[in-house]
Amino acid sequence: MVVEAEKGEFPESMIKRTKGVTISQVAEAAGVARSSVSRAFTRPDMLSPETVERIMKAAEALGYVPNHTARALSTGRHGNVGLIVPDIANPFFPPMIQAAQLEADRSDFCIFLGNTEENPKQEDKLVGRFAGQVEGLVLASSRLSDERIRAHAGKLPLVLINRDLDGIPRVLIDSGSGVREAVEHLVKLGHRKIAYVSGPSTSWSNKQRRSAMRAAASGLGVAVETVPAVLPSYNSGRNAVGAILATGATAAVAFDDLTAQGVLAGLAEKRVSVPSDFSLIGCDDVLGAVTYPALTSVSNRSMEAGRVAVSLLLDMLQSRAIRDVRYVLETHLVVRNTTAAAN
Amino acid sequence: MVVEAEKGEFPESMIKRTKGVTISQVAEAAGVARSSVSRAFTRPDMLSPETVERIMKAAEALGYVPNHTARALSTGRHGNVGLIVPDIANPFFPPMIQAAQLEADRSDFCIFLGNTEENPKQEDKLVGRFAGQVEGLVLASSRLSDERIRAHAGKLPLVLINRDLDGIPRVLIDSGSGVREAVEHLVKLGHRKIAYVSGPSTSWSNKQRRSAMRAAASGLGVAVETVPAVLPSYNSGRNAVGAILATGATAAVAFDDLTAQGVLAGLAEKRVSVPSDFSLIGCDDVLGAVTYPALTSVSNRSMEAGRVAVSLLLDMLQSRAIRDVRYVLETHLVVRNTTAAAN
DNA sequence: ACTTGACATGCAACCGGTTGCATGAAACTC
DNA sequence: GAGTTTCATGCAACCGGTTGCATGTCAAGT
Repeated sequence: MVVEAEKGEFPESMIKRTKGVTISQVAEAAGVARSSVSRAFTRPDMLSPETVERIMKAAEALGYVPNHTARALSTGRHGNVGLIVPDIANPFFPPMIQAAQLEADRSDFCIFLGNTEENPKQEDKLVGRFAGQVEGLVLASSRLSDERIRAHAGKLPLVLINRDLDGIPRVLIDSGSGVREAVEHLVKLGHRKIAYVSGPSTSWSNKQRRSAMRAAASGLGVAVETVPAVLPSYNSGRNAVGAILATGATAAVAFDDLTAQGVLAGLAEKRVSVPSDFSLIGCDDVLGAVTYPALTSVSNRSMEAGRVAVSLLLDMLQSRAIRDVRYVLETHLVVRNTTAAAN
Repeated sequence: MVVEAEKGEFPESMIKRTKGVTISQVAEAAGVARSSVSRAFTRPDMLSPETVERIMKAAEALGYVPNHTARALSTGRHGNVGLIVPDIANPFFPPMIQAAQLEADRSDFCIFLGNTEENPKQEDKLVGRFAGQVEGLVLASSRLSDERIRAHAGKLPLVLINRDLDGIPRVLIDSGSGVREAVEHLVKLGHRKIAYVSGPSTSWSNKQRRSAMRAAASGLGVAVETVPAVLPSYNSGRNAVGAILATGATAAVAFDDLTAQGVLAGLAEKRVSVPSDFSLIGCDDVLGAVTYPALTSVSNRSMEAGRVAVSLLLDMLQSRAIRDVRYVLETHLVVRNTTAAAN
């Protein structure tokens, strides 16, 4: 229920905000030209120390604060970068966002956050809306086509996370290494047929994980069956359980922890107990030990990815050059309690 | 490990972005004044339909896109709002952020996200940095003092979430109602002494929950002991377990689910089994059924809060007036498996 | 036919900074 | 002491839009 206490409109005067003190007022107060005030703030070394001090005192007294928008208009630099993620509610992203923000902050940049709801259309729209307000953009786990990404990269500095496009700076979390370890771990436990519960087909991570599965499995002489789950979510995982069991696999690796968690629930419903009857491994290790049994998973490096991506972007902005950087972060298997010997 | 493939600098020409087509170029192409181009985009009804069409065609041909910054400078409206949260990694917030974003999007507003790391200094700094780039701000679970909040509210339109300050529009998730139900539920199960594991002392929600606990308990004639946990996190909860048990309570209500999850882990370590030996209830219901045993919790309305807060803010921006709105969202107890009869 | 309006469009000032160039004074050279 | 360099500061144009007011045109009113 909702209680709304409406006490009526306030008089106009009450909402009058102190509308900005301008550079001109400071200039007049300090008895200098506007340009000197501007310089006092941006390149104080060009002015005599006494002048700078006088200006600063006047500015202080008037409560002057430089107008960001005006500055952006004349310099073309707004000190903002955008970060677009497919699903902020997916626990993979918040740490990344946090790290990105921290890194941006160190250089006095602000972050525009975009959430695409896993929808390429929405992503396109957001990029368009952000362009022109940000100096550069980080696209995390983009669901856009290569062409769209390249098109955008032509318009503003872009850094990708978990998307591997030549010529565009990118930070890749190589879950391949971790997935390989996962497969080896399962094989060592005696599993001969393993299911891979896949994620979004447009996801680079998904392609990567699936092919790492296949490669590792064929190297070890065991079989892999892919079961589609479309969206990385609890429900997708839960709905996939029927198909997983139908493959006859005794173990599964899921595209991510959320999916794995769903699978776990689905298995419990079907009275398949984990890990004694079935082994399960997640990816991204976002759930830590909170599932029951605690989920064996492939570690993620999402914080580091966020930090590095922003750092790369800021470098680009500073140097005004694109370096074809391909920054790879390796991952590892974290063994907990959802894997055991096959029976 | 990190692999960095540096392929060298690209030639300057390659990174030349198509620098904006301006209104002047469109004007020339269409054979009209700049002002007409401007009006074609902002108030087409002022122009003859043919002129509008001609301008639009020229704009299209040149790939003109209005410059957001310039527009913001002359109109004073930048179409951005800020949202500041204490901890984006706390699962309470992502759904709220998501909903806020969705609502902003409906009115073509962009969201600036700020993360304060639960640190009032950082929050102050962020507000300062955002002011001037956003038209208004939503402060969620602010850790600032009343004075600082009022000071900021004097400078730009502000909406609060989970903070109750007279005269400033606010959206409150009334966990009181849910906490009351929680206490009633525990008492009905025979518990006579209940611990409250508190959250941040500057948190409005914490004050509210604690006093709801006290009121409900004294109404029912049972005892409440408060155990401090300082930060709402897994570790805080885990570390609080000793103190909780020392109170002699047979049940506890934790400030939030994260804290509760930590308590759950701490209890397990001490071989206290839940719910047979001890009953536990969380708040915010962010973990759903993923803990083991599935956590009984007080529902949250964070999505709705995010949506409503932004909607309120946009209203303020449109009407240029402050209404003293106090929007209250009630909550309820969701019973799962961490509560049982006292023994 | 002459006034009156309504309407479409242009002109120019403005938003609040930044920056290349000009100027004038002080400091240096020989 | 005249000529040159250096340095601090001011002037004015510019960034790319928006908007109040003036102007000109054309149709309606009488």
